Amino acid sequence: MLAELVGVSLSVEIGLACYIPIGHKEGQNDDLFENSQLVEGQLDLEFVLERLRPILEDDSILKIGQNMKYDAKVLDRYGVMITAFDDTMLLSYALHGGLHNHGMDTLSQRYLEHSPIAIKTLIGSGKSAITFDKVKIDDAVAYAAEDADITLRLWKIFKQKLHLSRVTKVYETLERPLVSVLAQVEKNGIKVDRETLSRMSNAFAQKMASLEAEIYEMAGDTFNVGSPKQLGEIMFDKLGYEGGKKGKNGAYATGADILEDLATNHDFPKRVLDWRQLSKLKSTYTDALQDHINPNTGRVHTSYSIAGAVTGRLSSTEPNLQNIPVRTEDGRRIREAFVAESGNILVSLDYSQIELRILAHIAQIDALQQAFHDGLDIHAMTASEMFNVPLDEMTSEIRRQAKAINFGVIYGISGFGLARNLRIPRSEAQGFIDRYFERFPGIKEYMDKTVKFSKENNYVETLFGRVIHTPEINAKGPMAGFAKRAAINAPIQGTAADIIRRAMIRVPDAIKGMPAKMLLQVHDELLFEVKEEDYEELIAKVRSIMETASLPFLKMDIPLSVDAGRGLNWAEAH
DNA sequence: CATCTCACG
DNA sequence: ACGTACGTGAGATGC
Repeated sequence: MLAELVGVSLSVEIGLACYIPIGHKEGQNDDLFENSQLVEGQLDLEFVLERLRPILEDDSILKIGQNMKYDAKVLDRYGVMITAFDDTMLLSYALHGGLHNHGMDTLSQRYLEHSPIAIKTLIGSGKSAITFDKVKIDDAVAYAAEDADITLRLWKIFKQKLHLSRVTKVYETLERPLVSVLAQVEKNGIKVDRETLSRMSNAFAQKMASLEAEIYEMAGDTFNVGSPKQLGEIMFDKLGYEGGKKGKNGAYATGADILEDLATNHDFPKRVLDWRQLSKLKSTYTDALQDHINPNTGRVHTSYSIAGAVTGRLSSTEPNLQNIPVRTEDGRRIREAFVAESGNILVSLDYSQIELRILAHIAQIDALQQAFHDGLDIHAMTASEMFNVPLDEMTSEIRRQAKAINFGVIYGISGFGLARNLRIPRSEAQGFIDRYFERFPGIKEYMDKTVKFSKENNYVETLFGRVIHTPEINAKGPMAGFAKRAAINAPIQGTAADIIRRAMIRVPDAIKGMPAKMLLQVHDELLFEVKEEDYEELIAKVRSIMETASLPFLKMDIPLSVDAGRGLNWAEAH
């Protein structure tokens, strides 16, 4: 959203590539003055754009790039709309889902056995790093032309592989069409009110200061509350709390679960927990978010990574807008700073229990499917089945335990994990799991079948055919359990990711002509901004798209259900 | 730069 | 006997 075009590299033939320098500068900048000027001998920006435009905008000419969303966004700011493209990053992701890195350097080493010139050698790193416009043109030529050459070479390899593969449809209907959709979402951004964040920041700082005073008083000493090392020494050495456990590097563990256990007998860890929560909210959200408000738009523009998560989910960076607090009251209030433009409101639509619905579909669990058809409270239903409690006698405690089991099942349940989550003895947790599998034998069959498939094929797949490789599945030793659970979880989480991708791809057409913008995706939620008077129409249209998003490729046995909310800010809309 | 911690689905 | 719930990103600490 802020980058300026410095140059363009192109290749139409392997081993032959060029670089067009446009915006290279020389001279030093200081804090107050822009003293640098354009280097001589470059081509004029307008001249280059107007000669490239007929190619970039011609949908009968295929353009190839690595991470085309980036190029599309930059070119869009110069009024050029790129069409008809392939993306080597997304080809790699479709072909080799489950692997962790689809960056160009990794791909070049993996498939071309060639280490490209590292960007670090041109711009340095850390605080002293320079921007690319200050790189000498000769160095830029070598780096950028190589970049174009490698991309073309990778494309030839991947395109061939894709035609021989089973993931052509995934690439063409789930990955590539998302590029322009997400580019638009990122460009839209969301309005964030700096004053609201600033006020909250000050309030958090005050509360933290008073907690610190209490903490020092109780400890009989001052120390850095934010240092787990120092905190552990205070609690377990100075104050003499029982049960301090040191990790491999000799430091006491002081995570929230440990502090919560200690808090039953002591006030000190309670104060530390409160301080930690405020510290997190302040540093990560109310302070850091302000630095991400774009000076030109007054909005925050996240960047989505299409090929970042192994399961097919998106991830969100700079800033991460997929982990804005919601679970605690103090945290949730941060969403009040995410506001609608005047005359508009925010609309949130989210899938209800999508992963459990997918599990019920994949594993063919009649009781679960019936419950979703009937619109029942699925956790209460599970609890009723497992503990033989009628629905009208259900207690929140029994329901809570059943809910934890339902989540556990999606994660590839283990006695240890469930015990830790519910804070019950492991034997009791194992008893719950045994009873659950007895009542829903289809779930156990699904899990065993999935692990077996993964071991035989070294991959698992989503209902859309997204392939998620599982290279660790046949490893022996302590990692075996991780790989099994990941293999069980991947088709469920991945199918949910596929479904919302399908929905997002259909949104632009559905809201065409409406005064509405898609602003955010948070895994099972889409957030929109729309003129006040049109919100009902928007909800109807988007809900319909989301609920039918699996069609025509996938006919679900159970309905997908979408909840909607609206308000002047994200806290109200959610 | 690794580690710990914690925010989300 | 050991050590684990699945998937992410970011800030602070401390080497």
